[in-house]
Amino acid sequence: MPEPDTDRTAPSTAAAPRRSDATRAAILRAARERFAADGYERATIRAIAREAGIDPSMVMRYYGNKEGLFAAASEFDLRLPEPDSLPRARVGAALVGHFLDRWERDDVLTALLRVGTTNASGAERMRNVFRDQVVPIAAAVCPDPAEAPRRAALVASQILGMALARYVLRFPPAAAMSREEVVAWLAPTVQRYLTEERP
Amino acid sequence: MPEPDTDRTAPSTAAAPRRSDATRAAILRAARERFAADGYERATIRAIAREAGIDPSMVMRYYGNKEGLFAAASEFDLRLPEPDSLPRARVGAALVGHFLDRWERDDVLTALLRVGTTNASGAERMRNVFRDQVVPIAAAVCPDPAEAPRRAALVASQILGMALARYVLRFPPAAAMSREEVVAWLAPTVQRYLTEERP
DNA sequence: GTTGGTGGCCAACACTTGTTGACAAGGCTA
DNA sequence: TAGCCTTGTCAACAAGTGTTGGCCACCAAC
Repeated sequence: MPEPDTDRTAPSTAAAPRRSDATRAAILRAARERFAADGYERATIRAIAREAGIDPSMVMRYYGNKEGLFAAASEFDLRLPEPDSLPRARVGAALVGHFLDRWERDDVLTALLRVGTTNASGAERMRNVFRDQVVPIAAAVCPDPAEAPRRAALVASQILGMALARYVLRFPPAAAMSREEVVAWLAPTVQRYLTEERP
Repeated sequence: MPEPDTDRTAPSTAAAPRRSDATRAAILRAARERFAADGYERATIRAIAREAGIDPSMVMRYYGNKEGLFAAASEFDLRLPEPDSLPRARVGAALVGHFLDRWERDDVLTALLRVGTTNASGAERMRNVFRDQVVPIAAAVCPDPAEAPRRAALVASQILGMALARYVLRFPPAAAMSREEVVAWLAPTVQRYLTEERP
């Protein structure tokens, strides 16, 4: 039965390591790079396999199909700080800075954004990251927890929008701004979305 | 020579109308719809032709190739108000409201956003709209015209981000907000990006 | 009526895509 | 040594892509 191997994505789990773990990792790395650079449709399995230095059929064996590969490659942890650990009055600056770092160090965010705009399951993956990782932060910080989803959505809109303009569409002025400048402008906005009373 | 007909996109120009103008318009309408719904790669010429009720080869005759079709279909005017006509103190609310209207009434914006994230010429089209239509508004409103591009980029980041969360990724809280609510939250942000002294 | 251009369809092209199955080499255990 | 599972390659499939050229029907002018 040519069913894909189950959950051999994370070598950190208890199961014994296999000889193929290196190949699996190479596929994932290549997949993230291609998805981030080209989006879902133009990131072909053949191109990913070529970049990983193996045969395309290996991708199918280990991840079932292209959707499965994307699901594995787009697993993502924002690594947001513990809500209690950040000073209430400076959440805005802390979050903006953190997101900029994550965005510049990890291809997966760009991949998610590119794929999310064109592909249904990419968009769903994005919604899940938002629900599971962004909303809780808002809930811990904003005055009325019932409003957390809305405030989190506002924050996400500003941060995703800046990432879009800066890293994907590459509007020259957005790309040219320094990291500090971006933080200085966006932090008050995010701060307001999170902590200020309703307008 | 099978060169595509030149600039027969706008029947409003002085040239005499042709019998094929209706077909051309139908193609453009279908193209905008497919590009907006599916992005560049998945919006196939065959699907567009089917939706327009004609043969795929007609698309080639009138627009040369797929890129040419996209170029024609993504021509876009934001129809921003004259800078002088809006009260300096309420530019924020006026702009946010205007953009929400445009976004909900015209497929082209969604098409531009979807295609811009995956396709090089889509992104370039997007940068041009930004440069030619958004920056001038900022230049007319913000205190130091030399800062106009940066301030325009900030405004664009917030507005594009909200459009992304609301219309493309469909984060539930963003999609559920009323128009007035979005304006109430975003207007102060845009106002600050445009008129406030540097942070 | 004949000519010529215009609008349209049809069938095919060369190519790429995701995906599959057969098969060979290498190591593990019995 | 024999057998089995794993890792891997190769060649092919069916479907769908953008694109092309040939052909037919109409319409106007001569």
